[in-house]
Amino acid sequence: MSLNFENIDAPCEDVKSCIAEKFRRIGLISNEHLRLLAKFEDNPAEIRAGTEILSQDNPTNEFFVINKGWVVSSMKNITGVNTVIDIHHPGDIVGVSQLPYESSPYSSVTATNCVICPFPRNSLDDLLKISPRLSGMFQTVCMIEQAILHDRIAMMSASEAHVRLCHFLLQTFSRLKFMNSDLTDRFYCPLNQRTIGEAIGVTSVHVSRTFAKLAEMGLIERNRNFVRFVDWQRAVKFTGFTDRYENVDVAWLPDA
Amino acid sequence: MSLNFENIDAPCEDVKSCIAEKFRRIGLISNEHLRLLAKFEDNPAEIRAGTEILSQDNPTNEFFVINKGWVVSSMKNITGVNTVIDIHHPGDIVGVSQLPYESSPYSSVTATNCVICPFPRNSLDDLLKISPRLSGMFQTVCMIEQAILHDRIAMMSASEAHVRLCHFLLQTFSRLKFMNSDLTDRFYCPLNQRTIGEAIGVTSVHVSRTFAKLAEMGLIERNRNFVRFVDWQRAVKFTGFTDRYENVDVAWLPDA
DNA sequence: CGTATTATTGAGCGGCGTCAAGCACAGTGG
DNA sequence: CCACTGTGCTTGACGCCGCTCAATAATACG
Repeated sequence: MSLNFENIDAPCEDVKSCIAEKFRRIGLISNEHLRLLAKFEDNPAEIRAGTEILSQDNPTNEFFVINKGWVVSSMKNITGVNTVIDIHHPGDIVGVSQLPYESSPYSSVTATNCVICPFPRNSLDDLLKISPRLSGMFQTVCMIEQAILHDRIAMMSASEAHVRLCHFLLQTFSRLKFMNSDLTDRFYCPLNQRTIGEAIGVTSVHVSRTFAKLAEMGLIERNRNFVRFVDWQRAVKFTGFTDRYENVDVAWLPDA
Repeated sequence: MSLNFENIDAPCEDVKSCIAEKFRRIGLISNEHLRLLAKFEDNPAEIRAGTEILSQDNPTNEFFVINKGWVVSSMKNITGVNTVIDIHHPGDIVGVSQLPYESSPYSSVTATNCVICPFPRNSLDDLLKISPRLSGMFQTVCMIEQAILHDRIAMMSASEAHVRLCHFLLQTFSRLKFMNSDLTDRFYCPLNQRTIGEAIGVTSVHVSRTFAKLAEMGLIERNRNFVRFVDWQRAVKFTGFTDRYENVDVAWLPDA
């Protein structure tokens, strides 16, 4: 199989602030607020793939906005099994759900070389103080995240491996596409099959078999770390996927 | 086996507002803010068990504070399988994660006779406008929810049925206990085994076997719908359970 | 080019689903 | 007081999806 994939892992274009860009794509936001959001990315740092930026059960006072690259958050359970909780892309904030806890419930590791922007806990209460609207938008972003978690739970509990994998790929792609409209039907997935397995709840061995099955079924094509959706609509119907970044309603937000 | 269980399904004591009580238990909050929160419960309504108060894929502009009883939220997937997304108790808000969407991603059904207090979407932006601190506390509650979802995903993907069930029981109990300090080691569980199965991702048949196994292992005792933890500490270690309502840190919140 | 990591493929097995029958209990009506 | 009915729980038989163990191939990297 010789597909012609160019590298389309384009990060958030060289805009100054990815988080501002993300908020802008979610709903109406003033230029002033965009400038305030951009401050979260005042201290960019280049980080190697495989670096742990948050450590499970260890205290932190730092959060991170991702500017470039992929970050994987996972929890190790009592039997030593790792589970991927979330995958973060440019514009995402890593560590938000750790906000009410002194120690992080999970670890976050860079899956690729990244540019990340650490900021202190206090900055978040600044955000709350700026305006009710911005505060509500922050809330909205968290609720979108939560809807995605709900979908994942529904998948985990009630589907076979090939449905889960396909859903995971759709999910991942649509998150990338939200920030990068250039994407059409294919993307670069830097995650290895062990990590994908930890995300969908199967072993790496079975991920391999399952990828083969999806290809056989004519839903995807693979080449190295590239994945292409052969028939997006069919895949969506097959898995019951809903894009939680679409049809976001921010009309309820306060005006200022 | 003849255990002597009295009915200890005490709801939020006849305090006017369960949600105010919940926030009070999470962190320092002024009396003025408590009064404002209490307004969410201005319109209590008695509802029969089995009533659908939110319907998947249907638009709503109403949210609900639970004053008494249990509410179960679940999603039906493409193959018709139902999955329990969340279980709500007195003081919880049903529908928060539906906030950014016109149509609800899930259905919510009363599992017992309930007292619930509907309120309109607008009330939530009022909450954001009252004060950054209150807004942050609301955020905190959502993040606790999120941490619990993370735990559930970790359980679903990487544990056998008996570990999942035990974890689910610990989880449920600790949520009840948070609002009802009288609870010691047992609680009334109004959910049938089909619903429990939908929550932990196994069939009702297997829930039955798994309950039997946990009893055999000496971790729990059962009598009708009552569950008693024989050895809480052992159960906690066995499942790696963390109580996300404990050690909540609200020090980062703005002062007002 | 040598070594480490990752992906593929096969064989065997076990946990859990499915199907189905039997039991316990509550509510209803005679 | 007892048949009738419905709902939920229990238990057995059997099969399949996905795990484990293990060997080999492919790829990345120094």
